[in-house]
Amino acid sequence: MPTTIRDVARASGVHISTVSRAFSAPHLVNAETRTKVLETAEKLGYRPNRAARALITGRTHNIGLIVADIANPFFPPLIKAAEREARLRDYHIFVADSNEDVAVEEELVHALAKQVDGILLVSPRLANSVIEALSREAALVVVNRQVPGLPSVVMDVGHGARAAVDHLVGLGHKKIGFLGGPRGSWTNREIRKAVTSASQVRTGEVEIGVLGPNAPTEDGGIAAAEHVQRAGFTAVLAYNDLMAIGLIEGLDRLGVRVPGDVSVVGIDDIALSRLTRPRLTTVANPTAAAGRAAVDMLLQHGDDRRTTAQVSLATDLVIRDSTGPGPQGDADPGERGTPRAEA
Amino acid sequence: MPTTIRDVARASGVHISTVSRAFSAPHLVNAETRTKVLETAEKLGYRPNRAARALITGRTHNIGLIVADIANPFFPPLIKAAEREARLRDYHIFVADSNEDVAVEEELVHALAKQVDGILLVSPRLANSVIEALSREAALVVVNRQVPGLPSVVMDVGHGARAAVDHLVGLGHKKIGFLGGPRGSWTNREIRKAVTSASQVRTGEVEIGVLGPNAPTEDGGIAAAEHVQRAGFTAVLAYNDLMAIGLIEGLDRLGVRVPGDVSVVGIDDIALSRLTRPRLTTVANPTAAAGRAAVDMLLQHGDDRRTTAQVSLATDLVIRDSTGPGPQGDADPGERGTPRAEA
DNA sequence: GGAGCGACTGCAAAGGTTTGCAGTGGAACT
DNA sequence: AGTTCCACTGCAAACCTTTGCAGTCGCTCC
Repeated sequence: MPTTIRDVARASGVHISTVSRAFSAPHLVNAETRTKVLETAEKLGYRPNRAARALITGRTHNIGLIVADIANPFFPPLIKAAEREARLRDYHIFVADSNEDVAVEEELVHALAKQVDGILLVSPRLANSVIEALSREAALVVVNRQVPGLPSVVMDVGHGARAAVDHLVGLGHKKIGFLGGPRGSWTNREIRKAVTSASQVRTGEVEIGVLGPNAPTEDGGIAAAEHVQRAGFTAVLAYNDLMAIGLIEGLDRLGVRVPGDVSVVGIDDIALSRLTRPRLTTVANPTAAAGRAAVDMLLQHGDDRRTTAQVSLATDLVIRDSTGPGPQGDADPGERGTPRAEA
Repeated sequence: MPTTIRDVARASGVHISTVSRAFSAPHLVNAETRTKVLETAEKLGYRPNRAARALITGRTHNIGLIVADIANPFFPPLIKAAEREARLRDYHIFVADSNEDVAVEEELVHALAKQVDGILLVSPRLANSVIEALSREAALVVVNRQVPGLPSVVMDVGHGARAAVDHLVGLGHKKIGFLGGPRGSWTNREIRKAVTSASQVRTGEVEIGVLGPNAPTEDGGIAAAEHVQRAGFTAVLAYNDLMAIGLIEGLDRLGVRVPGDVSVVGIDDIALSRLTRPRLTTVANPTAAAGRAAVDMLLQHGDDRRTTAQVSLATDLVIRDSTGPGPQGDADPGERGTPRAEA
């Protein structure tokens, strides 16, 4: 029923191989013949059958994209950017949701491997060794994590976290908490490393305490409010914006005001963080750029196989209303870091 | 390089057709033979090649899902639910983003048609006639819209909108505005119809004014604040939560307080609406259920072809903090409708 | 004891496309 | 004029599965 290459061939009086070449190897066919073929193809509404093409070429022109939770506001901008970038190159994207489950994550790679040219593993929680093993089954690009020997795209959260600490120290805070994320998160480790090794900490200028692990959700933030209060932090950097927002809510319930009593900084800059009250000071992650970059890497290293480049994208501190002067209340907020201003 | 059915056949000493049947028609092969085949298949890590299977059976076991904007918080829960439902039945989902562009929307259907068993068109903006034409190219299920002759899943926003009006009238509001969404939106028409034909309007008890069309975004809401103020509404129902949140922001900038001066009701109940201040009173749309139902319809009507059922899912008013007493200030908030309470 | 049946398995075609190879015709070169 | 080359096109195999048909074998039934 659907038009095939054969129909086009018959209708334009050439052999099917000529039709095939008119599409996939234009320089091998006479210009005149080619336009005629393309015209009839157009007229008949012919679209090449990708399954057949994949069968013989081994390339599906599909990409798999595996995330832990589509509904987590961190991911959609990344998915959107990746999809767009892929489609510009005539690729389509399978989106799969592991539902935060490591076993599902692994199974998804198996399931997708045969029908894609490569897979984008976003924020995977699997062990390095497992990921490495999986990479023999399908070309992988890891996003938001680094795995030895595999191409990856990460955002330099360490830098952003240090900028956040600079900002807080500049505001006069001396007792800062890091509200940690889930166990096994690469990002979480990076932030913690960056924060606990910040120069101000080493000089004893400020003290940093780590709380966690916590669920990387609003509820996780709410639940942590009590611990934050008890620990006596005057400023907190949260693993992500959702937790930061939850924390603000939780503190509010305890009668602690943000930024009056405690300053809160998030990470990610999800769309939401501009809409809450107070608007959230946060480390902006270039998720869209990461999505594009990941697709780029996957498709280019399809050719020269085994590119293991590790791309790191810059992050940026966005100062809004959830951070304010520390206990002394007289510090100059602009003295450190190179924060981005925002209207 | 990858293991094929042939490798399994050789390794287990049977013909390839037996291996094939061991997977796709178990009752046709001896139980003993079958387990042996499955075992060797497992050992060799064999996964059937979907492209080859699709080529001969004509079924790809893939589904296309086209939305206007993945990053719009309305969609991810729907996508997530659809993906899950699909995978439970061994289907995979192509997600595509039309970027609010009608032409892209149409092109995506063409592009996907050949490599999927059906397409979920979510909130399409295309003309009925075009959609109908497209349905000859691929099995379609329309979500969030009704198209004559096509299966669809909608949420009964009309009911929710009326409940919202009831709620507002119960609070003593007499001059209510509807902040309309984008031109061409089916949902928008439904809400407007429901609202302007509400019984209280017909009896002259309240007056309803329509503003719009507006961009269905936060900015659209912000921009509309001035018009709302000028029109003198004491309560506003917005096309969606994003606009409602924007409107609250815009009103705030004008010194108008919500819910003190003006009450605002959203539609959708996106995750965000629980996190803003004030928390948003809104019509909860069962987007996850809609995603599941749409996949259901698509896959079941794959068999008995041409089911054109139109499913309508119930909506629900969720009362939070963005609505309060009207000008008189003495009305009983609970007197009308059957709103859902929330902690 | 021969026919018939049932359970199982093998054979081979088919599905739409790509691609190495061979063939054609004409132009350029010797 | 004969050779070589080039641009183009046709031929047919191959990719991996599924599936209708036919074959084998051991039973049951009359």
